[in-house]
Amino acid sequence: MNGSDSISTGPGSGAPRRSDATRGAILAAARERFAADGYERATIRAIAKDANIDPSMVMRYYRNKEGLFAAAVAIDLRLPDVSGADRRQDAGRILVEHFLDMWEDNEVLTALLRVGVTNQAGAERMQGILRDQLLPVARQVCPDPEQVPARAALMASQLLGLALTRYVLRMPPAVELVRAEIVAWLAPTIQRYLTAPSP
Amino acid sequence: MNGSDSISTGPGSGAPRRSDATRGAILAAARERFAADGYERATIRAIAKDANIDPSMVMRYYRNKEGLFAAAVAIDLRLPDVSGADRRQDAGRILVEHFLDMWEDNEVLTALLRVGVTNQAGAERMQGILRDQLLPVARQVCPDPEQVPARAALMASQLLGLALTRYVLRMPPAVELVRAEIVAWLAPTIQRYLTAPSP
DNA sequence: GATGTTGGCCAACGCTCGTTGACGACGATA
DNA sequence: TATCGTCGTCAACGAGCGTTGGCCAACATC
Repeated sequence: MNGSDSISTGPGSGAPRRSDATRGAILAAARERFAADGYERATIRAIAKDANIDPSMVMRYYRNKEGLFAAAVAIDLRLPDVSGADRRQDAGRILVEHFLDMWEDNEVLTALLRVGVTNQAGAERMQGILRDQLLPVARQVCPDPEQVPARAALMASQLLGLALTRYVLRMPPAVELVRAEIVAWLAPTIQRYLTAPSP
Repeated sequence: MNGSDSISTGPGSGAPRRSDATRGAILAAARERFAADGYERATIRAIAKDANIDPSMVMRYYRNKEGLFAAAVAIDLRLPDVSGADRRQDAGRILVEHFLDMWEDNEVLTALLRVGVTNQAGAERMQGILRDQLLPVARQVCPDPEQVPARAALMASQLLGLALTRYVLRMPPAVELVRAEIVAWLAPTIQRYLTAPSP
C-alpha cells in the first residue's frame, strides 16, 4: 500500500522482510566507509560493492545518500546515570570510561565525527547528541542549572578532542596512551568541568 | 630555464613576479574554501571563481589540487616561549590565550582541521605540527622527558577539542562561551597536563 | 497453476570534477 | 620595432559521481 513502507531506518517498523540481510549489509558497509572516508569520499558505489549488491539497491532502500547516512549513524550513547550521591563524585571517571568503551567498539562514532566536520547534516546530528544526551548528564551533577550548557560544552570539548586526536587523526602519542592513563588524566578534568565551582 | 621555477609555495623563491597578486588571490580563496568546505567540496573551480581567474591558472601555479592545499596551509603556530621559571607556572594560561588568538583570526587553522579529518595528507600535516611545534613547548615545562609526548598529546586533545566544538562543529554552547570563561576553565587543565605529577 | 509482490541486476542519464593543451594579449628586452 | 617569456582565457577530455527506470527471477497468495 504505502510506498514509503519500504523505506525503513531501523527495527520496530513491521514484520521482518526478506531483504533485511541486505539492508543490514548496506548499513554495515556504510558505517565502515563513512568512518574511514568521510561523507564525500564514501561513495554509494563503493558501499554497494562492499555489501555485494548493486548501487541501485541502496537508493531503493534509503532513498538517497543523505537518507543512508541518517540511517547509518543513529546513535544512542547509552550514557550511565550519575545522579546518585555516591556516583556524583565519580562522574568524571565513569564518563571517561564509558566514552572509551563506546569509541573502541563503535565505528559509528568515528563515522559521525568524520562526517560532522565536513557535512552540515552531520554537524547538526552532533549538536543534537550534545543537546539530547550530554546535556542531561551535566544537569544531573551540575550545581547551577544556568551553567549546565557551558559545562556540557567543556566536557564535550575534552572528550571529542581525545577522540579526534586518537581515533581520527591518529596522532602517534595519542594512540600510544593506554586506557588507564587516559582515565587517570581525563577523569579529573571532566569532574572539574562538571562539578567544580565556577572559576 | 628550470620549468619548476614557476611553481612556488611562498616567499623567498626569487624576484617578484607579475603574477604574485594572482597567486596570492588563489591562496586566499583556497584557504577560505578549504576552511569552509573541507578538501573534497572545495573545488578548484570554485576557488578559481573566488579569485576571479581561470581554473587552469591554479594548475599552472600549484601543479595540482594537492599542491595547492600544501601551499595554502603552511602553518607556524608561533608558540610563545614558556621556559622561564616565572612563565612556567603560567604556561597553561599563556598557551590557551595564544591558541584563542590564533584561531580567532586565522582561518588556516580551521582549514587544516577540516581537511585533516578526511584527508590523509591533512592528517599528516597535523601530526607534523604536533611533533615539531607542540612537543617542544611541552619539553620546556615538563619535568620528565619520557612523558613529554603523552603530555603534549593531552594538551593537543583539549585544545583541538575546543577548536572542534567551537569553530568547526559550532555547537551553540561552545560558541557562546566567552574568551575569559574559556581561559579560566582550560588554563588549569593544560597546566595540569603539562606540569602536574603523573597521576 | 495463475497472479501480484518483492529482491536484485543492468544500462544509462546528466552532472561535476581535476586536469590538459592550444591560443591570444601584454610587457620587458634588444 | 621585432622577439620572447609571462599571464590569462577557452574549450575540451576522461573519469567518477548520485540517481533513475526497466527488466527478470524468486517468492507468497489464492
